Amino acid sequence: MLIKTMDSGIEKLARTFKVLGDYNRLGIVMVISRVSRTVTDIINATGMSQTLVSFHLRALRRAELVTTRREGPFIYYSLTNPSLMDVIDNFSMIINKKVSDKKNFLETISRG
Amino acid sequence: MLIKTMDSGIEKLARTFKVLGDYNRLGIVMVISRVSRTVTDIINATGMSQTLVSFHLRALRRAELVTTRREGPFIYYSLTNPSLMDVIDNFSMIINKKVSDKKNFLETISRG
DNA sequence: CATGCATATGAGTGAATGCTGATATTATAT
DNA sequence: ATATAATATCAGCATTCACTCATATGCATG
Repeated sequence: MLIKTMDSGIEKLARTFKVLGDYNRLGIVMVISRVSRTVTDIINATGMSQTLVSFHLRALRRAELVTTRREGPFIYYSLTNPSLMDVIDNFSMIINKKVSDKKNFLETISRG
Repeated sequence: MLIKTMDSGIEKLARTFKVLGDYNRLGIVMVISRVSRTVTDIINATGMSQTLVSFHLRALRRAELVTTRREGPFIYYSLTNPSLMDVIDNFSMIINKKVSDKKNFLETISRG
């Protein structure tokens, strides 16, 4: 086991990855990435049950990845740091690199 | 079809986050990020047991985040896509508001 | 061959996680 | 005060996960 006494920030990074490492939570993050949305919005956008959405929102709140703003009976969720979506996009580009990408294609044919 | 493609990309992205969402595995990724290393190297660098390192390496292999090269009795592990470390660094900068956690980590474990 | 080193695998276990159904809370309107 | 809509929380369950111990495999050398 690694030394955990020192908070090197890696723990927090790992916790963040763990929170994002769920299909439903990642979907919620994407839904609220551009504009803040109410819980009902998220329910409709994802098709998840109200309880399940609330369950995952709590996890995202605890990880401080999202923040809330109350407006009457509605609670709007948004990314705590909007830049988060940028780095997630970067990640997606690296992980899901498509074979049909021009760059990839050129690399492939240049290898014979 | 476009939506389905995007969805499968999210699944893979979520799986990748999940694999990286473990402190020990993230540590291993950082250890091999610059140069390929043998299992023994990783054991010494992290202080984890041989079995635990092998256990996590299997998870990283299954996620295709790392690849192996055999050299006699040694097996060298390296990142399948070296760019992965760049995006992890980006992530770290956004999540923790400081730079070069990897540097701190490597310094920390080398003092062990 | 046998021995030793490097690494992987399998079974088992306790803990964490994702999910659900029921219930509670909060806000608005009648 | 009652009703209703929006959202959160709790308790329980099934599954996954991280971990360890023991054992197996592969590779080199005597």
